[in-house]
Amino acid sequence: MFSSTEENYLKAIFNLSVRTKNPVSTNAISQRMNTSAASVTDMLKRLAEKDLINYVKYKGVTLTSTGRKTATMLVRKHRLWEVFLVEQLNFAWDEVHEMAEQLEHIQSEELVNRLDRYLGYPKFDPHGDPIPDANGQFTYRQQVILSELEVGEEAIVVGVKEHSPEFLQFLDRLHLQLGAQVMIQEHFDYDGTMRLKIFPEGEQLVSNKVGQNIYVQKKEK
Amino acid sequence: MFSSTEENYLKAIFNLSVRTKNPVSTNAISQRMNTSAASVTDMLKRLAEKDLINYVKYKGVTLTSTGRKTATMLVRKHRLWEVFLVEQLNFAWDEVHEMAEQLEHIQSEELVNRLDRYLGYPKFDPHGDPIPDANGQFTYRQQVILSELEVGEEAIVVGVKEHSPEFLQFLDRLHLQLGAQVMIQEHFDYDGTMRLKIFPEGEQLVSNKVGQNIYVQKKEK
DNA sequence: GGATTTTTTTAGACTTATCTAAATTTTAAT
DNA sequence: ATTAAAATTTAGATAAGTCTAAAAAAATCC
Ligand SMILES: [Mn+2]
Ligand SMILES: [Mn+2]
Ligand SMILES: [Mn+2]
Ligand SMILES: [Mn+2]
Repeated sequence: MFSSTEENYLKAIFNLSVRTKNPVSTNAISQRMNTSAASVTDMLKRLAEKDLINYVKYKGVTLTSTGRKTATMLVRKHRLWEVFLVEQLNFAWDEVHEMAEQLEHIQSEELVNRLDRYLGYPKFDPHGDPIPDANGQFTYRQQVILSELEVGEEAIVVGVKEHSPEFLQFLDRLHLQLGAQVMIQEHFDYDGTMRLKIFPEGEQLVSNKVGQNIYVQKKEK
Repeated sequence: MFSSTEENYLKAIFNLSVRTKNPVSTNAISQRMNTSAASVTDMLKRLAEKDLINYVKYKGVTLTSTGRKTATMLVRKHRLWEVFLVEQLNFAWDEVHEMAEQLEHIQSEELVNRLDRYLGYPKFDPHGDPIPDANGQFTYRQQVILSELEVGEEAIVVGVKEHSPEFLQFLDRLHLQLGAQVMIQEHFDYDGTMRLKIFPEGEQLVSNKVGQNIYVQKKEK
């Protein structure tokens, strides 16, 4: 239906507009995709021609419903393949993104739906990101940034904001994988460093930068 | 490393030269790939430039060792993915080829090797075609064309020569899937039609065309 | 509000992969 | 050994996707 290149642009626009629904700028796409702004402008014209985006010269773009649907299905495929790679083929969570970038372009709705069933209809991928279902519905979850917790609060690690292998490997070292139970023991105002208890046993100093990139779910008290 | 297009040409050349080791003609590739002979000539020059084929103007091409290695790994990926789709995702053997055509271009040696292990190192794909191992070694098998059997001989269906969905679905109807045990009951010289016993119970008339496209392994008597 | 900086678009060029039509080479036939 | 037919290559075009440099529009700054 659409080329891999077109799909990648749609996905970039989707991810750039997923929280704010403001129009996405040419430069934002250009940076995200490591392509020149000129190339982006070219592509935006073509995507608009195909009714995948609403494009107003100099004003940025928004996805049409077709465009959003296509991007959502791409995200679905990407995340389901990541689950497959981690759960079935035992890859580590920092190794799967590049492969999923390729696998997400495999065209077969039947394939992705069967994969979904095979995996037991997972709701979240190995990085804690929600997997849209066959109708494009995301599962929402009550979550906050680890850094925002108060001293004494307990929580469970449910996701990451950064996806770089370096960050993920660092989290492995800190034993802060998904599912880890933590309690804030101390909060240093100097630079935002936190002292964490990691259950059942373990304690770590965690920098503000790390704390800012982890999503947690607060534990009921 | 190489584009999907380049890989598809290498695979076509490989398949066209796998039995005869004669050079492959421009026209043969052109027909196999549904592209004009002019386009093929263009690509052959580029593949020769990259040392993937030996190309002599007007004389056809052969694969270099790099070219053959690349093509073999493509065949490996294609067939392993077909096994995955059939054995794990329960697709029928006539449904998987197009998906495998896409999946074979996913680039990750680690992925294909893990898939191989995950599937239990299968030696043959759902159509009975041999799957090269990580070193590119194919498993050979004693096999003959069904039509060549004599009356009274028993055999097991182990592969197909044709891969079209129509043919494969027809074989399903005839209960002539892989593993089926057959015995030749009668051979009509008029047009080569055969009367088969299909164990444990069942009997079918099978046209010469069908018989020519089925590989069987003779049973020891 | 006019000048300056930033953002975006346009112009022109390049690469890959494809096509049709024409020219050339090889093969087959008389 | 010519000649006709078939196969192959060359020439010239086109579309997708990319780039750099220059022009135009929008945003920012006294
Ligand atoms: Mn990813
Ligand atoms: Mn992910
Ligand atoms: Mn196949
Ligand atoms: Mn096959």
